[in-house]
Amino acid sequence: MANQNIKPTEGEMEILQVLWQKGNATVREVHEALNKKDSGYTTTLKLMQILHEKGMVERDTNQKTHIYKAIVNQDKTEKHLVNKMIDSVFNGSAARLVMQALGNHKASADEIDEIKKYLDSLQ
Amino acid sequence: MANQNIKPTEGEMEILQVLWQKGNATVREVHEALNKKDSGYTTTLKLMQILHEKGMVERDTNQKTHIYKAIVNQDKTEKHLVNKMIDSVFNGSAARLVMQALGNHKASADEIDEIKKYLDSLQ
DNA sequence: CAAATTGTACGAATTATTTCGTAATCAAAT
DNA sequence: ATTTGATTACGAAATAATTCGTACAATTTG
Repeated sequence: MANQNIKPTEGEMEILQVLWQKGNATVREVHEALNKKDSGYTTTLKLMQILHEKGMVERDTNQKTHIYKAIVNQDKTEKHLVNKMIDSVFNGSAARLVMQALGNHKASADEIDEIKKYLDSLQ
Repeated sequence: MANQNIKPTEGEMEILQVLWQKGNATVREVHEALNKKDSGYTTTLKLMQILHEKGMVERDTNQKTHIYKAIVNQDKTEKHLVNKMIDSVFNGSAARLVMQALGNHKASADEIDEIKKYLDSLQ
């Protein structure tokens, strides 16, 4: 199994995001999905090439236009980043993060119900 | 009001963390609280000086040993970082972040109760 | 086929971040 | 008062991350 480097930078993360959502994508598709006004096509390309170097994405180079695909696991990557934040920002308290996230982004009633159900399932 | 720069780096965040917890602290106190094996005292010092330059901490230089204190708001800073993560990692869904955080760090039963209470108070 | 368009490769410049060496300063101890 | 130890200041090196210019290759269009 490839070297599952699990430390994407913020820019890399945005790209992975798109790839996870789309499954497969060309550089142009990703670039347009990101809709970055402040950086050009080659910047996106370079980042995707770096992701490839780091073994976080694979690509099909059979055609001229390469098709990229994430190979790092979305769940693992998310867990890793969340853990890092819990440690470095919330002193190890998942609960603090959760409350900050909720007080914050004003989750909808539906979302809140969903979370409650989830909490019940944990106990 | 000072220029509330609200974009601490990861290293800066660790220091703010300690300052928020302690209220006031010297460089040495912070450095020891962090217990970094891989970087020296002057690195911590430098980061704290940068935090000062950026207007995120203030310091009392009356004594030889300076006393530092965070002046950025903990809640605001946390909210900012959480928001960033919700956007860049969870596609705008606070609920996804919450579940990832809980499935993850195995919050204690007490923590879960606390979160439930909090959720009730939101509705 | 020639020109225009679209894509990737590559290297380099830029910027941000982290780290540390060293000098200067101050305080305490002898 | 001299030495010793601890501290801050400063600058520079090392590393990481982002951005882009330009060259080259392939494809499409006229």
